[in-house]
Amino acid sequence: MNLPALCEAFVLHFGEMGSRWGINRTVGQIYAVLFIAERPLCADDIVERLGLSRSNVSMGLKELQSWNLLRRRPMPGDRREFFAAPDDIYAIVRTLVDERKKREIDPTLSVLRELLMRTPVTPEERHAQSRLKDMHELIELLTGWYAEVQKLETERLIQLLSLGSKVAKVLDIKDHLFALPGGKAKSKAAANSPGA
Amino acid sequence: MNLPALCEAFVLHFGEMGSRWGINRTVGQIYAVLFIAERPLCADDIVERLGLSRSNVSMGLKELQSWNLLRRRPMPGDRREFFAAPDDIYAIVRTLVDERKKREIDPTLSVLRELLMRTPVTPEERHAQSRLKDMHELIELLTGWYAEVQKLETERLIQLLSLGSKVAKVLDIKDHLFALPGGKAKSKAAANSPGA
DNA sequence: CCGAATTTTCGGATATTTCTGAAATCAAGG
DNA sequence: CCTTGATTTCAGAAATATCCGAAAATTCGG
Repeated sequence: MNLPALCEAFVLHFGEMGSRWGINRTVGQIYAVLFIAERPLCADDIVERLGLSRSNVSMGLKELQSWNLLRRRPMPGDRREFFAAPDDIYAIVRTLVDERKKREIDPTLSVLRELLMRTPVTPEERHAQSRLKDMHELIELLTGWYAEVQKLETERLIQLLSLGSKVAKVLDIKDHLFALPGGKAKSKAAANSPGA
Repeated sequence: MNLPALCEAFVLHFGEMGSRWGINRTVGQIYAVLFIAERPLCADDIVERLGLSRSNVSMGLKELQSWNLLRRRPMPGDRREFFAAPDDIYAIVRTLVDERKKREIDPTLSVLRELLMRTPVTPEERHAQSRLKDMHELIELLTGWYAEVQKLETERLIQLLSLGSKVAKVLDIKDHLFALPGGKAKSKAAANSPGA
């Protein structure tokens, strides 16, 4: 691996991590190299740095492109294709989450919905369906939240994340400020939470 | 596969999904079966339902236990070990996230920290370090947020998730209510160094 | 302690994934 | 069009991961 020690260590770790996610080691390494590179790289640059076969790099780049994780950066006077990782790391994470959602969560949701439509025959199936319903509701809740949060600009998002659970406190304040008449009936949901 | 059609469809899909995460297909299927089962199951029950070898199931269960995803449910008068997935699906997700964090994020953080301590020699290394710093900060932000949110009870969490980005609106209100003098200067500083 | 029931370990068979080099395809300049 | 350089495809080799059955270890009731 033809890289300074610092870079090599990062690339190796990142490849290893990648292999624990659906991404394979090589693709992870390729992305790591692009992520820390000072300038856009072409396939040959990557071959040189990682010592992989040319075709393997080509496959890896194709895979990364299919995840929308690369920016094409044509270099004037050079016919080869150059790529770079987006500068904005938040953009990278957003893309990553979007793609995983599209590939894994969405198909799961549609399977769950389909299974929930079926009429259970045995008690066993009835019980299975009720579990599936729980799962479906949870996923809907999470994806709904994510869709909302995805809309925020990065600045706002950081602000929100920094707050952490303190947001819950803000909610308390809001609850008090806008306490509604008939609050008792309304606060049925809150009945279980001692925080009320 | 010795299961009602509904269950089989779910188990197959779940196994497939599992294989896209670090979990292997079989382990995914085993968990799916346990997740929708009406009662705790022993290894033989699983062998019967999935048609796997006894030893493979044993491995799978061991793996799932190492993820803290199973509850042991001893059956009086039966020497075999019975397992069930937790009833509370929120608990399952929390455990899953915790474990992935422990296995993937935490080691990454410590690698990043180590690399950021080193003194860069070349400009190339200097640039790599600045990228690594960005990544480190982002991960810290996310894990910090998660640690906070993890503390909330499920009720509260649901409430918060349901709000989605509307929370940002609540923040606006808060900002207006407690508008600080010199707010402009302050918000600039906050953007660069959240820890200040 | 012994022995039956159960679980785990482990070597190697099987299946899957990854990787390569050669050949095919593509694209731009002459 | 043809040449040259770049990229992609593809079939099989190499490397990994998964899975099984047999044997070893463990556990618990006598």
